Amino acid sequence: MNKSAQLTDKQKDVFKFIYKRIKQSQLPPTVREIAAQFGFSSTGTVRDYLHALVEKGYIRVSANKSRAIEIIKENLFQIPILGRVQAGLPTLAVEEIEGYLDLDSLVFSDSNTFALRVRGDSMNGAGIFPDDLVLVKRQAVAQTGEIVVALIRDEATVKYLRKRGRHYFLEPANPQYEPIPVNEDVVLIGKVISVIRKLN
Amino acid sequence: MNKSAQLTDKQKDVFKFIYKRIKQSQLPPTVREIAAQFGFSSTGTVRDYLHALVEKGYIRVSANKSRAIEIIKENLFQIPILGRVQAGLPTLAVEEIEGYLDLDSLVFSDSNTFALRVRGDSMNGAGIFPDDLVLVKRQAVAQTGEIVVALIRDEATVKYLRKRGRHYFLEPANPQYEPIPVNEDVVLIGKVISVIRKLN
DNA sequence: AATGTTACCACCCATAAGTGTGGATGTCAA
DNA sequence: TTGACATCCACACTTATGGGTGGTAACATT
Repeated sequence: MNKSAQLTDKQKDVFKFIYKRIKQSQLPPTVREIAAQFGFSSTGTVRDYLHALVEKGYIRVSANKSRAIEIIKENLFQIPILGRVQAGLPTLAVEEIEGYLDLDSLVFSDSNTFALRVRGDSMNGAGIFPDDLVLVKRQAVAQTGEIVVALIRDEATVKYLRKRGRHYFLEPANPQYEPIPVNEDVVLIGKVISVIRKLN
Repeated sequence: MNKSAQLTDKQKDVFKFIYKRIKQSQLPPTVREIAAQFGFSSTGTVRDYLHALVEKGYIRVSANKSRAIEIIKENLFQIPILGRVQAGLPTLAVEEIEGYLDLDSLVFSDSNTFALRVRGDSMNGAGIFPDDLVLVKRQAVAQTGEIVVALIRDEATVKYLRKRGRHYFLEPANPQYEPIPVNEDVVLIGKVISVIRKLN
């Protein structure tokens, strides 16, 4: 297991294909499917590639099992988070990489997560704008201070959950709107775990 | 495809097993693995189950392909975007699904995309807060009105690119800060294509 | 000059795995 | 009581699939 082993461009292509297949279709490719993808006429070629990927610690394969390819290194397709950007682009200064944006945790979260398109500007103050997407984790309870999604008579709203005295309120982050008391008309759906805005 | 078809208890067990295997190990089981799991001595039994699950719309199988069992309904790479949320949770009303949040382009984006941790509150007005992550597509030119990342003497800032008269400015979205004229000290790095905020 | 790595090939083989045939038994509703 | 359906079986067949052997060629490193 060569730790510092880097992949060649072609090996990276093969790995990318396998990675994508596993993540997207949940069905790892067979050696022949890989061969077809890249135009290899021999399965032996693919075996060589798989062997290289195993050696370099990117995948694991089980002997004599069809499609038994596991991804070991996940980092490759994560997006580096830069804490600071320096001159000397376009190469990233590795030292500046603060971590990796793990989109897997967003994309491959369980089925209790969904995205909701935001309507209205009642949460402007929290940086949640109309047409933003909020990722919602479905749960029946939430803590005060969290941003939650609640149903008010079949209407979904995104608000802060706050407590005043003994009563709970759904509070907007825009002073133009009024807090809404939590009563039997209000059904908590879940809490907002992420905000995503796509521009352009 | 019988839509209202409900699963029997045993069929549910088989489905659960397949579901778990796909979710957990990323490797769908073979018919013989399913047989082994439930103690069936014939692969034909498994075929009957798979057939039932297909008929009832729970899975999809490809002919003559090993392990080619797909779970229907859930696209793991996409998160459903709900335009409206209705009562009757926890099942999602399919009719309300507005589309799918496609993070594929992010996960497999080329190396010219990176994430930048935002510092300071100069873009509060645009819903970009401190500690937010902005996804940046590296490019040397941008259009006015776009949110860009620029280097000002080795310091990275996120600002609007605006034009006033014949001059370009980097404009904050917070009136407490002053616009910065674009001159030779300013290097455009790229434009912001997405804003991501993780809560909790 | 020797060695190692990468990047391919053809060909073959054993077995893993999906599918087909033809049953058997039991349940439940028409 | 007929028929549809669910739940099993044995056994055979076909195809899919991983792996082996033994090459060739280019290229960089030692």
